Amino acid sequence: MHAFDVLGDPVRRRILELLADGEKTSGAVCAVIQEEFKISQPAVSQHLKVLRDNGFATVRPDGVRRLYAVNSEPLRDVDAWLDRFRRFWAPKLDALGTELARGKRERRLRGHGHDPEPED
Amino acid sequence: MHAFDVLGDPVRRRILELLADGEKTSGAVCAVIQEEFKISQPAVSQHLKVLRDNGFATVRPDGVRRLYAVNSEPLRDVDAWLDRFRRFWAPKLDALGTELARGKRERRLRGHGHDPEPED
DNA sequence: TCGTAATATACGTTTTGACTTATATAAGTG
DNA sequence: CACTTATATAAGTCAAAACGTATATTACGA
Repeated sequence: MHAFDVLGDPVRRRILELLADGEKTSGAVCAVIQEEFKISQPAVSQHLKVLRDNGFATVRPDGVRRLYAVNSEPLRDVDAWLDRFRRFWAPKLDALGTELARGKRERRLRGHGHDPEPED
Repeated sequence: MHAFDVLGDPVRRRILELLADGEKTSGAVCAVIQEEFKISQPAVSQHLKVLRDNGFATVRPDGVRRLYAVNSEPLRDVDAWLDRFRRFWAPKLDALGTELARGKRERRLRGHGHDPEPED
């Protein structure tokens, strides 16, 4: 499943927003999502599974609770895919700022062990 | 339709990649997509319509041809949504580079006429 | 004006995936 | 151990959306 397919769902995007503030139990996420989207607990659990299975979230057991946290790697892939379009909205960002930010990111991606190619 | 829903489809992502290299006729896009995805001309045309209707592409008639080009605004929304996660993979980008790139972008967005808030 | 090429639309079919209800699993708690 | 709480899985239903075939539209060239 491609990163963008995962992010195609508003519930999953919202869950990621919640997790961006720090790790949360399944129950805590559930409470917010059920309130906002009026869907069942299993529905939320299924979305959490999709996020897990696709590397957007990690889980850590704490007794009977499950603590979910953001894993940013797939989001980084999305960010990388956007690179080819960035010139459309940041065409004259001067060389200093661009190269500083861009160069660093790319260097880190290459250095890191897991092949980062998002899709061809 | 949310930007991410549009990008959820691999054919549409591929079309945008093609348009990123410069405007192309429907036919030129079609040729590549049909080759790569083995779908019909109407299928491609329908994807182009989705891109049009959701502001990802603009069309310009040239005789009987239609020239498609990227319109980057929705992609910028996606980029903005990613902002809240960027700290996960660029936590210690030093102040100089970050503020240069970030500050400029935000200043430009604010300065531009159209309110930039992407979603709640 | 007739034919053809380029593109779009209509419409019915199929597939995908999000949802619900029911149930399973596992970890406290009395 | 029995009961409850937190979370996950199973299985079936339903709707959205992607696709194909057929057809419409529009511009051009003979």
